[in-house]
Amino acid sequence: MDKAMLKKVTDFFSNRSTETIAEDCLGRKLIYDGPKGRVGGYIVEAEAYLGENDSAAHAFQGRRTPSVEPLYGAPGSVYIYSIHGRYCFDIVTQPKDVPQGILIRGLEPSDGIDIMKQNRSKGGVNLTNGPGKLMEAFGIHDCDLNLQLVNDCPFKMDLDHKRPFRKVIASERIGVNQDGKDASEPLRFNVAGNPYVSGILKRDSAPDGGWD
DNA sequence: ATGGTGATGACCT
DNA sequence: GGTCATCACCATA
Repeated sequence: MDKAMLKKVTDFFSNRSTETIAEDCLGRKLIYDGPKGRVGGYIVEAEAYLGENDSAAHAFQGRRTPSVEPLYGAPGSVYIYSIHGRYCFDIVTQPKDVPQGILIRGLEPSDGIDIMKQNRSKGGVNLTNGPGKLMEAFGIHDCDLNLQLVNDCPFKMDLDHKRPFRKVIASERIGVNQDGKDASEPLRFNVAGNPYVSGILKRDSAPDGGWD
């Protein structure tokens, strides 16, 4: 990766709050260049995890085990972890050794839709409307890309363009420990009315997906 | 032992 | 067809 791109990635994933970064990812294209070809889509849902002081974060109270180690890496690093036998995709935010990040939870497919259908043996919104689903659609079943930098590995994110949409909704994060002090913080962001937002009800999704 | 979940089948409209 | 409850998934600790 050339110097200019490294600066662009570093600037995008640090220099501002993780909440702001999570919200700024909405409407941007995320690509994965896998063995079967290029797959990807527009990010419609993302959550912020705020590190040592966030009771819902993997790095809460400075937890630092081998599996969480990628969170302590450079801004823009890939952090893949498994939960309930599924894989989830995070991008590290903030400077090295500040273990914050964002979880990508929903994508509207745009590239390699046939490949994703094949990987998922499903179609429609079920292709990518959840963190584990979108990783399966990408065909990823391991953590091999951990610690690599976005835009310098098979994961690419378009930092120059953003698809315009009408409205952001902020709400509680999904599935986090309800006993924690931060369980109810509004750190989940999604494109209002987009059908690929996880758990959205049909009656709440807009025909145009909430795009302008 | 325990999760930042997903598929399925029952029930409702 | 849509919504909800239930259960199984498997890596990590």
